[in-house]
Amino acid sequence: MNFVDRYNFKVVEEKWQKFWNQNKTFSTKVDKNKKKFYCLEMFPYPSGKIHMGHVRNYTIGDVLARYKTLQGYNVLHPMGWDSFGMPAENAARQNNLDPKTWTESNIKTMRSQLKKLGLSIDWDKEISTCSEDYYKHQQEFFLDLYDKGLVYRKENYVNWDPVDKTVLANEQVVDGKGWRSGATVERKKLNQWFFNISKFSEDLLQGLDSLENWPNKVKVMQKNWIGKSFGCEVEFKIESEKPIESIKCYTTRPDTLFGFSFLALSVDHPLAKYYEEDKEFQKFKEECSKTGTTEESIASAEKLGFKTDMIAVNPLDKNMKVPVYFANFVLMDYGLGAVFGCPAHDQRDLDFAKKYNLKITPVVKPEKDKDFEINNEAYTGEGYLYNSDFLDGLKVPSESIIKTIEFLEKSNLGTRKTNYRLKDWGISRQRYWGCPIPMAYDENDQPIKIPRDMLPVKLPEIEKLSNTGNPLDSEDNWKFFILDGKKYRRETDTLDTFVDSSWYFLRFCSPHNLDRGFTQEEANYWMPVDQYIGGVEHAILHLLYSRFFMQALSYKNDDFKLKEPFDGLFTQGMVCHETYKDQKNAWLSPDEVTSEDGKEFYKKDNPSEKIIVGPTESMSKSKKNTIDPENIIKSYGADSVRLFILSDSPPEKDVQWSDQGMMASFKFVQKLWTLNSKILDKIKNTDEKNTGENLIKFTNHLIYKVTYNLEKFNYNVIVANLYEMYNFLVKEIDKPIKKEVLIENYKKILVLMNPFIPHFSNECLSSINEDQINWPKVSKEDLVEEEINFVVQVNGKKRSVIKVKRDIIEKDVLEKIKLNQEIKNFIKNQEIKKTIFVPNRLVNIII
RNA sequence: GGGCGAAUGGCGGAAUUGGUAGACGCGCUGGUCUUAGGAACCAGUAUUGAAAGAUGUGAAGGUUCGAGUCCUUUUUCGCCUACCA
Repeated sequence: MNFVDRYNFKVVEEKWQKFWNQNKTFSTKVDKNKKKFYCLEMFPYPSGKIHMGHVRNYTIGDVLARYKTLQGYNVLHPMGWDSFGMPAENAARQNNLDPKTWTESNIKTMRSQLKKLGLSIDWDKEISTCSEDYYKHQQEFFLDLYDKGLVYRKENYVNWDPVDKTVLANEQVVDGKGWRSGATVERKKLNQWFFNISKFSEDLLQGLDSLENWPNKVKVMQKNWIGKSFGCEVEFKIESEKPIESIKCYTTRPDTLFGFSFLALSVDHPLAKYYEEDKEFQKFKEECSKTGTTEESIASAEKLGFKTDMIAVNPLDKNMKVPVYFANFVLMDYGLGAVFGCPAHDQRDLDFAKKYNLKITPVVKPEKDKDFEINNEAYTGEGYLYNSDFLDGLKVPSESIIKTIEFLEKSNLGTRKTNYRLKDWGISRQRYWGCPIPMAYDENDQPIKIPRDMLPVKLPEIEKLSNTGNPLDSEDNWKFFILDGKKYRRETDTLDTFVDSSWYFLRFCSPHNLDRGFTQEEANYWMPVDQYIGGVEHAILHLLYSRFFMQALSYKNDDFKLKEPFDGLFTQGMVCHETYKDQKNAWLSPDEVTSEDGKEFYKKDNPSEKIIVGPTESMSKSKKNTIDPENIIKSYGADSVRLFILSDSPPEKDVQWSDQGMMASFKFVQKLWTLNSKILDKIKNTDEKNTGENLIKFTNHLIYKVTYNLEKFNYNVIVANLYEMYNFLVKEIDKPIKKEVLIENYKKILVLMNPFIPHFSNECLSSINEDQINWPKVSKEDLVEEEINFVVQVNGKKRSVIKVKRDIIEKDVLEKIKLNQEIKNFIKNQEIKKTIFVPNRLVNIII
């Protein structure tokens, strides 16, 4: 290979990026004559530099955006920054600077890194959630929601993260720990603002059914999170010396009421107030709070109870009286914080009953006429009621539950109830670097809205962030203000940053609009997002909040009726790498290790020290198994990186970073360039006539395959298709081909490559003077091969492949086979019992 | 405990949706060449067998002319979720 022939990706990629930038190639606006396509990847948090996860996410999205553009769609493909949040605040404290400065500098770095990837982004639409132009509108939406009664304030127990010193929503507590800090979450009573997301529980659940282009996995996760159940609230009369008349329980199994053997309350139940003086109860309550939150401790936690003086009466049988306990397994968060215990048909109740020697009465048996008893396992299956007085014989669960509820309702002993696990969304955060909540309090501590003409409520500039508590709380100049002669105190909490990301996709429709967050015209044109692409880690949090936000904006609003923000969702896998540790058990980055054979690894700066190679895990700073995209792009070029990140695994699965794989993609682009030179030579020098059938057929088939695989997100298969294309073309180019045929088909092939390696493709296209490019169409006629490979099976096993004319009929195939020695050997002289003929595919001969 | 998904060569993974299993890439083996490079090119590479052939998609059954693909049972792994009444 001649040195001059080498593909200089650096020059070419810079050239095209400059071209796209100067020509605003990817800038879009509403055009009602064109079909729109809104392609959106989850916008990044500006943490410092981009990582391989970003490269994968944005490459997947970019391939789609470029493909849709080539198909003639009006494509909206924007980028922005989820730029409020804790890390900025922490970094600011550490380095003694302003969160804004830190954030903006990160954005600058990451923007330039993303641009080097050659993404087809309309950079004129760039937004940043920490800018006043953005959060002004957010404050307005907050007031809109407040006016619709979807925002309220209440004091209750909250999940308190002692490290981040802030409140967390239920969804943000993972295994009892803060989702970001990892600190064990404490319980604390605080006054908080809430979005009434639970009002939309049913709509959010129902809406899932309409999302056909979402992964089922994500829909199931949201469904479980919303946690709908159908049951009954039952009222139990209480006999006690205390002034307690009755206790209500929520149950999904009222049909097992005759198996009632105790009633259990959460230690946080309102009635606990009557026992708070009791030393024994205090001890018990403390014991409960000690129960760990790890998987094992929950699974193995012993059922504990505190027996009260209360006696509960079974509403179905006044003579059935059972003790009332406080129990450690009853949660105040779910239902009514009280459960009726039926040990025979609930494992927890059985464990509890055994421990405290309570009565165990089975009321469901699997078979009507057989005896049944309960030992160590509760029976939760289907069957028939017995030991249940007038309910005996009812089929469980189909008719037993509804019949029991009907009876309870008729007798005023209970009411049917649909229950949801989804709780309202607590949105107050005791942080500085977030969107100020546009509320204030008067001298009587009554909340008032900040008048809309005073928006945005801007964050004050703070020279030095305090180390404890909420920084805004100590900013007296900002905190207090006078309005109409009255003194007010501002709300000093800021909004959960998940609010910022709950409507940014709407802002992209009208990024520069001043008076509202978006215009009806633009939102109605662009929304919903046709394809949303991001990590599955947002399956519940971000995606549920965004769906809620759309519901909330549509609620009591005649102008805006969109309910689902994301029509299609694609969740991509993570980028993984081997992990390395030295002899002292310290993590090492891939840069710090070296290997001759790929099996034994040694430390670079100490070649005698052997490295322990650990399992392949998703890239993370803490394990040091990261690869810096910037270095990789510098060494190999954006096209090669894009190609590699798509090549080794299906996009929805994890992909393993491999240096050899990266190298292979790099070499492939180089080889394509060499091929390109050959083709250009051929175009100049060829004068063959009427040849090129092979190329036409091949290209046509390639268009079919690449298009099909693009629609199905099989990007890794397309990379393989492109390798096949190279292997074919590199041989074919030595044969005679008519000039026009070569140009026309090569052009189509270059367009097929365009979404994947756009710089290379554009460079080659311009060298054959093509700048107006469209996605090529498949010619259905040419897909049909005249001569096909036809499989001959004997007793279902492939024995031979013969070449036949297309649409050959069975009789002719059988004629041919008679002459085929291979097949004759298998059939010998045996009688053919039957033949199965699949047109244009195979024949199966049964002997 | 509950839910979802996966299992195919040494590795990552294909398979027109019930019809030629292993495309394509990595790795490996042999060879060619020389401007010794991050080379390039050619041939080979599921197992077994000298060959014909036989076997082969986690395991065991089943449906079918035909199963990686559908059904039943089972094992292992991954992810999510959890005292949810």
